[in-house]
Amino acid sequence: MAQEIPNNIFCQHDHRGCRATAMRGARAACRAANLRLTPMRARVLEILLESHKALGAYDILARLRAEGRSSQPPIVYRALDFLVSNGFAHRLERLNAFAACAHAEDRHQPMFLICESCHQVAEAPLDRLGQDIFARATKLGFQARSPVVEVSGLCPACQGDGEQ
Amino acid sequence: MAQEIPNNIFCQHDHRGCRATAMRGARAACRAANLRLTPMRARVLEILLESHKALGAYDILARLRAEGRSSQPPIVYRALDFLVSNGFAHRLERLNAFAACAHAEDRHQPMFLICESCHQVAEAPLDRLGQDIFARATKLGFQARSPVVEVSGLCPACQGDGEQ
DNA sequence: GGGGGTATGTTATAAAATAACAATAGGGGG
DNA sequence: CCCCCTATTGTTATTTTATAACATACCCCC
Repeated sequence: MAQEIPNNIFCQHDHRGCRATAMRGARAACRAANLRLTPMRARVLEILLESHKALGAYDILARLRAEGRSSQPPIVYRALDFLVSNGFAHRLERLNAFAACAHAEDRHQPMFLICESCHQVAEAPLDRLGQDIFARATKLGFQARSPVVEVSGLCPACQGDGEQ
Repeated sequence: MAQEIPNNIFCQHDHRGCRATAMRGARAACRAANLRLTPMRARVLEILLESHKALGAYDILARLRAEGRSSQPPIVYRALDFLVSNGFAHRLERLNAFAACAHAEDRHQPMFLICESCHQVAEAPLDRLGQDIFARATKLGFQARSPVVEVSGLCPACQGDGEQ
């Protein structure tokens, strides 16, 4: 069923398994690195994993509140800080929003494809492009640390729709 | 005096001339394209051109107010919208800030080098990297429209400073 | 079972952006 | 010249995103 486009969440896939794998991976990684995936942090990650859309911090906050946890912005931002700094989630700069990491298991530089129509976000490895960006920066005398690559456009499913 | 690193504003350069050229270019481009570079828009562009740092909308607002123009956020945002959509300025997504365009004369895809120490922002042409990003997106079935590439790091002058 | 570090809870506020509507300015056609 | 149309600027209020500062609770280790 899943199309043969690697690393692309736009295609049909077993999302339940996708979520479960990610959560298991995160738990394992935390155990290995002696990080504490507390209930709060785990819950925020689960919420991010529910879809491949990016969520604003206040969207997550609303979800937590709907679940009865009294919650305030700093709580969400702190959980997100944890998830982002340990590679379990990413911040999308163009959207001021966050998405679960699709490949937390390997250390990678991500590149994001953001569908302007359905708002899904796919993460692809930057690979050689990242090296090329570093090389270009170096040639300009700049010591690059962290590159952000975010591409807006239309995902496979939304192309041809009259831009709904 | 200016080093031989092309398209790089980090090196010493005649900034007065840099500014004047950019303003002249913008005026000419507006005349050619029948766009109105009104006093307000021109002033905002001048403010952006005063340095190669990115300015937040509210920094610009404060400048305008200091000059006696009564001004409110929408005025600044509208001027910035004009400048950005016509290629005279860019928005830096990572910084929620704006910088004058260094190469408004040619239509290009920009890449930004952001110094974490002195906060100067250099704009380099994305060139082939942009095409590579498009190609990668296409291979994943994604129809790319606008790529954002922003690299944080250290500019030539700030490397070796113990990170001040 | 007390102490120190980490995490969460709470209040308040800062920073960035936009909605909605009013007033005004410029520019072509009568 | 004047009127109308449109683009721009002005103003008020509000929304959205993010953080500062400090209190409380939790947990592991000794």
